[in-house]
Amino acid sequence: MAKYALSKKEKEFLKTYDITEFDRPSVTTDVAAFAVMNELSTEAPSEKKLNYRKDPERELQILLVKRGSYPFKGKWALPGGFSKKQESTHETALRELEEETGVADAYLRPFGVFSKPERDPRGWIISHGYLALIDGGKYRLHAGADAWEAAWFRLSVECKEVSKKAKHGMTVVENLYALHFYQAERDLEFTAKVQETKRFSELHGNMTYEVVDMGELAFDHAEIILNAWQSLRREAEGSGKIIFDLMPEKFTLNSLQRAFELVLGRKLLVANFRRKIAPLVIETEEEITGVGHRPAKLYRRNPEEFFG
Amino acid sequence: MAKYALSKKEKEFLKTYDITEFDRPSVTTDVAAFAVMNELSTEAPSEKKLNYRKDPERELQILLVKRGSYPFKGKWALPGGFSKKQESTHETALRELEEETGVADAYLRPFGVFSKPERDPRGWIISHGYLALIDGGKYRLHAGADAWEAAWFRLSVECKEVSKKAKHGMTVVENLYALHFYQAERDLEFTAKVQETKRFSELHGNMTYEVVDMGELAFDHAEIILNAWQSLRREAEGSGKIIFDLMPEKFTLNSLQRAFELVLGRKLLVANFRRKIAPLVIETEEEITGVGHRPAKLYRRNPEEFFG
DNA sequence: AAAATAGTGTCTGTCAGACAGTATATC
DNA sequence: GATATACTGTCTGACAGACACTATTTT
Repeated sequence: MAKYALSKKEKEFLKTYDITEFDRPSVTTDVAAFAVMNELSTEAPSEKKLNYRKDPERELQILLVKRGSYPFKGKWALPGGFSKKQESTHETALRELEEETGVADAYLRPFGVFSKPERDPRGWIISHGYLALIDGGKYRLHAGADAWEAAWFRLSVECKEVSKKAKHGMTVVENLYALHFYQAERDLEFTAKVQETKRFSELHGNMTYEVVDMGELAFDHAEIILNAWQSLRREAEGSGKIIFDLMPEKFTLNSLQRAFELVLGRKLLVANFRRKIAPLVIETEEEITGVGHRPAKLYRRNPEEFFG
Repeated sequence: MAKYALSKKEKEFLKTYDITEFDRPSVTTDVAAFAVMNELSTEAPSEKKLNYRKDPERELQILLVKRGSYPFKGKWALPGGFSKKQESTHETALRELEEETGVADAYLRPFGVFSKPERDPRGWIISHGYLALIDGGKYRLHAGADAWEAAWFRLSVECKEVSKKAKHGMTVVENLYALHFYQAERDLEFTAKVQETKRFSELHGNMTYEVVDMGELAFDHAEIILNAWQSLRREAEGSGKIIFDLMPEKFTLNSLQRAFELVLGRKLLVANFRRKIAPLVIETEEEITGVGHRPAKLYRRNPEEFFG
């Protein structure tokens, strides 16, 4: 902060100031860590041989932690925890993510604050949502202590409009989002549902969310995950720079395109995609090897364009 | 939240759970309320007559409150205050804004969390920044109680790059933002300075802010205001829908364009602007009157396009 | 040769920027 | 008529979507 010398009066004031006389919430950080990873094939290994040419399918995954204590013991939650004195919420997010995954240099960005009074049965707890984008090839999950387990879940999201009403110049649109989670090793699958309500008049609009079905998730984490996912997609629709953080240092344009397609939820045309991201990447001399087809050149980010 | 019935065990757990045994911060909300208003002319009234044809100039203004108590007594701060139990941070922002200005239906959106440990001399206080866009013709400042005064300040922002270094594949760019504040009735003028540091390597980038000169502002509010302003501008560069919240229900396209220009900090070409925003507005039958030139049609928002 | 991915050239329609020009109020 | 704003038509170049086409590797 700035060079601000406190005056005598201010120092006196602060001596007698007792911050604990006001109501205070607890403050947590929840990290929605996304990665794009090879599909954990459910096919028999024999079939693999048939498809030796085919590149593996990818899927969008999110990191969840099984709660080892009450409340919601046994349910799955976003990694996160209470903020400590002397750390910013950003630092809390970094610390929590590193504790769970060992990933220390992920791209982290805040996407929302969750402060509904009744969101946590333990009391008044405000959560700060952070988005983390992780290179799927690099992550390692820490060996689980007994108290908790962490696992990557495939996430796919469906949205359908359930109603649209207009009266007195006020329009209300309700969308129902179904979040499908699938964890391959445990063959664990569940769905959570969140309703999004958009209200708008001639002058103003707002959106609210309500968890309709928690699935196997704890707290209001279905709502938080949906917000994280929407935030990720919005960013990807824009410049798309955020997607690069899901990639390793060097990557093929095809793998980058697939990451885009997974997040955007639609196919892109090869030529157009390459034109669009061309200024953001630099070709290297290297190529991938050992694939059953023409090898692709490896590219890396173009830092100038990225941050200029 | 969802229909989640707590189990017996969970109820038992919660009975013995004491949330106060952990460190907790205080939580505040700070509202950066912007409006576009007619310039409070410093010219003599006689000059006005000469320019009877000219439309009044507009300026971008921000609402500040003079602190009536320590710390930073007498300094200017964003309206805001502590969150209460049983309200979300959004509700806190709404409440605080209404208390200061009487504006109850402003467009409010969160733009950041400020949680550096040393940001408030009173202790560990986390602030949630909310952007409020206010129709400049409608606001009323509540008559100031003795304890505080609220006033609109013209805000203009300058940015200059002060350094750019690259070494070990790490580039550091430093920008210095000067925030100029001017309050017409009091003829009060000051400047605050905030340094933005962008660091980026091949793989990741991040930005940090530091208040270099507080001017007459309290706390880290120079940093918060800069973030609010950047957030507003980013939104305006995008769809631009946010700008409509600075306008009354009916407006001329020219006044809308001026609001855009003020926020974007550059002139726009009339024909192009009209084409761009055409789908967002609906022409009404009304025209403005009493101007020294051809009257303009009044337009209103097109709700379908806005929120569809 | 077959399979699969890698990568390019070009047409088309849309849209933003630039600018010239016309229209209509008040004084 | 002078002044100031209101509003429109059209050229241009950039770019996104669509699609056809060529290239290169492994088995």
